[in-house]
Amino acid sequence: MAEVAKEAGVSITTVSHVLNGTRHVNEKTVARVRKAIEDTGYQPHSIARALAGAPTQSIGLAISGIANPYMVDFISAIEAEAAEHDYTLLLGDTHDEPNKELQMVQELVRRRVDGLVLAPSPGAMDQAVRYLAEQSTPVVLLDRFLPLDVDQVGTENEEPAAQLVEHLAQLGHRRIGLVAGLEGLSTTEERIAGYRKGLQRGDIEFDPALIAHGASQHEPARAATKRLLEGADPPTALLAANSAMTIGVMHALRERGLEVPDDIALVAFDDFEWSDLFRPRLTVIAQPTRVIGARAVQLLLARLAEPGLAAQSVRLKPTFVHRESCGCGHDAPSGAG
Amino acid sequence: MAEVAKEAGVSITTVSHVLNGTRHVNEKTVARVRKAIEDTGYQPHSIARALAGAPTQSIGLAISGIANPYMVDFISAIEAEAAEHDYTLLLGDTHDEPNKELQMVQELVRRRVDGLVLAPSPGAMDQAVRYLAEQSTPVVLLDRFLPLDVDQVGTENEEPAAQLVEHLAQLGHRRIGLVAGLEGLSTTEERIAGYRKGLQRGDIEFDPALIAHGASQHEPARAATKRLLEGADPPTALLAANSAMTIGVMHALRERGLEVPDDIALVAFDDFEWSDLFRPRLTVIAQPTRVIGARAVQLLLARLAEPGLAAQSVRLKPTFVHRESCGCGHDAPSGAG
DNA sequence: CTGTTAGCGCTTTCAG
DNA sequence: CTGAAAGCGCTAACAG
Repeated sequence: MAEVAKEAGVSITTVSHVLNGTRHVNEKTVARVRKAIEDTGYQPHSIARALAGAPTQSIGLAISGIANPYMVDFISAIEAEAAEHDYTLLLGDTHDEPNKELQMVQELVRRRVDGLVLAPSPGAMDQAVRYLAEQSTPVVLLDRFLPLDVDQVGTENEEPAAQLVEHLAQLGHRRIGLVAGLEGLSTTEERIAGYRKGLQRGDIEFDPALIAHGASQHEPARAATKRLLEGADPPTALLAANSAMTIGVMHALRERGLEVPDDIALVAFDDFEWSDLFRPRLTVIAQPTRVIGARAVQLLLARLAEPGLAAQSVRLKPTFVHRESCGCGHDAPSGAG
Repeated sequence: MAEVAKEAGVSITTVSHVLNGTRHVNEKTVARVRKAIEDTGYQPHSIARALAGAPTQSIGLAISGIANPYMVDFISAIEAEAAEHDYTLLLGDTHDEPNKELQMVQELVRRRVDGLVLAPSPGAMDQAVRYLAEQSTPVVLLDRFLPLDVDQVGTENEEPAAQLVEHLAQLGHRRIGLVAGLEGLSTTEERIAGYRKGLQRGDIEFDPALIAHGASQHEPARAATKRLLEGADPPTALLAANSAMTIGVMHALRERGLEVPDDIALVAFDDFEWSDLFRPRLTVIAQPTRVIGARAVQLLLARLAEPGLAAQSVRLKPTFVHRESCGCGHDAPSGAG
């Protein structure tokens, strides 16, 4: 930068100002400086810039189960939206453990991200989120909601889950099992609530024995499903509460030699790119994941631009994608509700 | 840090040294400093540290198609291995475009990552990789290989692809189509070479009309497959050269009303987590993706620790996973080769 | 074994 | 419209 200044015959102050548009500079001077920047091949030093107090133009993304199919779309959408606005992404996996999450978030804050997008673990409220509040680091919550005055984006859970269950009930199922997610997650609780609501609408009594705890993950869901199937009076239909668990459920079903939908019906939360193509074709609730991800960074950037903004809680509507795993029997048009 | 120094009654130099273990410090002093660090709740300022010349403890990951199922495992494995060694990940999508990639890489270098893992696009050699060489920023290439003296990790492609085709030939297929990846990628070229080798072994003449160009992506693969199927004397068996394209191929097959393996056989490069569970059960070559990702950061860290190391080119062996989409007809044990 | 001090490359008052 | 200079919080000679 000193080099540029010398080359252009100005002070580094002026170079800084033309670089950042921080104050008015004479047109000709600007031109000279720009040329000098070209000629010297100057590259701004983001570290120094950050140390001197400028924003880092980076945002942190702390999320659990990076490899989970249902998180991947978020990451991708968030990266795209961030890149669009010239922000760089720092990525970390929280593994949905409050301590790891806190460490991750602290690390991100130490690295002076301008703000971060967080899929809060159960317990985040007392750890990571509290910490962020203390640091007054802007954050937007992704996927899971917290009863806080903080920006948050996710999907609706209760009513869609209810619809899934209601559909099953209408098909005559009375024993409908739920493979539920990690306890303490708003998504988990809301989907359970939706499950119960759907039961009610179908005039089915709630049986706690029909809820299996799949911890939002593949392997626990497999084990939980097996237990469910081994019970007395096992379910004739299943709702898997997210995509990772759907894989686990299918696994358990296969081990028991059960075919979908002939032997057991299956519906799920979260869609797969390939759901249309492979059998059984899953009837699911599809989240607008890319929109949610994009929206998260938009909220964050809005807050960075104007810190005083009122916190927003955004619920996006998912889509009921009716396919064949519910066992409808009729040729359900794909993509229809 | 000044606060810690005062609290402990030492200079900030000493604080720095106990923090980094950069030189010997009296045991008692160390204890006092540590206590002061506790008491003050001191958090190291990584930006300042970096500006003063210390490494940033961060690595950049520049990769294409973040949402692609076959890249996700890499990201996840790399994040895990990086976190394991207390490195933070900066993530960016190159979209397999040399210019975007160069920009991405420059950005990462400006942010002073200690090194980076790059899945080089076609053209990377003349842009991003050349740039990195000029900056002498350590890099390890992931997935795709380049004829350069640089660390690189990926899988074997030629022989496995040949095996897939050979298997098809043994089943009696004479018209075997290939949905090939993005041109200019080593993986693409090697898999094409393997395809031809497999043809030879099956004593089948190579017909260029049977190669469709799927650009390594879902949608182009779909279109390419459709063209392939519409040709005169269409293929009776298909090899999809990566997982994203497998989805595209399935899509095209579905549009034509073709069932796998009854109407057409299908084998593919890359496995899916759910391949065992959904029909058709895909016969594939499964890469050890997590190992590859972990290995990439290990190579990088080794080089950071000892810059003089000779560059390594590591080829990991994939697994032939024999399932049903090849149309074998016999009950192939899953996971067997 | 410990402290003093000169930067790292930038932003931003303050002064002109 | 422009410049001088004081940091930002740390690391690493250099000096003792």
